Amino acid sequence: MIDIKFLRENPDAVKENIRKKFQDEKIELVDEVIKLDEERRATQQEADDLKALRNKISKEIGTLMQQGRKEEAEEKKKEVALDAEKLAALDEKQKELEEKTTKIMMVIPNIIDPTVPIGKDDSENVEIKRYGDPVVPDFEIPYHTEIMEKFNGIDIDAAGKVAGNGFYYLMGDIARLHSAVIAYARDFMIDRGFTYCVPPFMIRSNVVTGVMSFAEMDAMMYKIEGEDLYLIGTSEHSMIGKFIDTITPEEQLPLTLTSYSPCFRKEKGAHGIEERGVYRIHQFEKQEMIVVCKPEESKEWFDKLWQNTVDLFRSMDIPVRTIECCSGDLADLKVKSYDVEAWSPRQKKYFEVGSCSNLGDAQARRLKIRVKDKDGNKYFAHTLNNTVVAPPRMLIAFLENHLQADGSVTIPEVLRPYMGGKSVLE
RNA sequence: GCAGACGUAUCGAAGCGGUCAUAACGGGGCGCACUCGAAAUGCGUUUGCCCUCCGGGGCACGAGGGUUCGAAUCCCUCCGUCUGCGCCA
Repeated sequence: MIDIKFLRENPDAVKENIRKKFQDEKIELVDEVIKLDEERRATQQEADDLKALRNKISKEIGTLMQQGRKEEAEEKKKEVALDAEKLAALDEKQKELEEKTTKIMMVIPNIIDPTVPIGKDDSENVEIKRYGDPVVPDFEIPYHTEIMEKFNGIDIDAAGKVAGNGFYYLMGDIARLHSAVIAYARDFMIDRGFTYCVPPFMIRSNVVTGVMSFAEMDAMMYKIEGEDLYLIGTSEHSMIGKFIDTITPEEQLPLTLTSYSPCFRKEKGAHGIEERGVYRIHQFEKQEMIVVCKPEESKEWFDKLWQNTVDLFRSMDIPVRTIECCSGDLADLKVKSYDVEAWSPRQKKYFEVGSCSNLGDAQARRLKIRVKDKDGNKYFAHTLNNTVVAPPRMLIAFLENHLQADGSVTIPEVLRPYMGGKSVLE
């Protein structure tokens, strides 16, 4: 959500930004919202004037009543009554105009960073850099569920009976590996100065509507029957919700948090659950990081954030690359975004394991996350978020990259303390 | 989950239909004075949002509604906190 003042003063820049994102159908919204906003302000002025008058007369009535001049007070009451209907209509109109304006402002995309490559859709995303050699071994890499089954590490059939499609039982060493990755990722981020946090796994609807659109909510969120509660789709939701409607003293910034949570997603719509195994499921666990910082520091933090994920994967000897989302593929709230992709020697391509986003002040404006400087000036913070690791998906990369010709799986040094000292699964 | 009490500035708290919202009173913070310095003392200062013809105006007493000429104050719904009981890892 961009600043309406900015839009008022720079309509052409906003339109140009919309063009860069190939959303030309939204261009007319800019002029529309300017008009609505003008009307809104005029309406408020008129309503405020009437209220000022009413307040004045009410005070006079109070004085008259105290002096016992009842008849004069009754006369005054009639005066107020005259404008009551007009005032109610103005208030109603103002509310409507406000709602319309906000609705449009929600769909006008955030101003993208000048460095974002221009492109229509994900096919025009740009590879930034590769880390590690994408090795293709001279033996065949089976599908990840097959590797897991060799270790009696997964039972999808039973999960299907118990919970349906899109769930799994992880068992034994594979389950332990899953937990080890989470624990290791947690400590990895703590070592880098982030504050560990376990947030609520359910959130109220007002938080949900703050962090996503209705369409996104419908496609992702599970609702708890009979309660105003939703299962979180990512801990970013409850983590950023922590700061809704807050004013943080500037000296406390940056807020750097790393959170653990299970994530629940309906995965309704476009893709469904077509990917087999643990690639796309209704429930997974994730270690996440979020940062709330000063506007001038968000670019720097963006680079630090995705680098953390790259470093984490590299420390487990998994080749990765970074991909930059082009303008057309960038979600409307984002200024800039990189995906981190891990190498799949089976598919001989990279696949997404994490996503790092700089939201500028758009999310903060929407959620009223503000900062107060030493002189008492208030401004909107910048917010960023990034996946540290989501173990089910990372297990795919892990198993494929560490599978040996003899069917064993090596465990990188850094994970061994979390795996009871084991260096290999066999 | 049941019952009761409560929700007002940075904190504690008064106000219970108009004279009470830049909010009494007290504490804290900050500034100044006194002091070699500190403590103590004294003086001052300390909410946010919106509109503006920059004169000013409006809104907010947990949130949202209602009654009223007028609501922190009365009524309703919701949220939260505390206490007791119940239940539970």
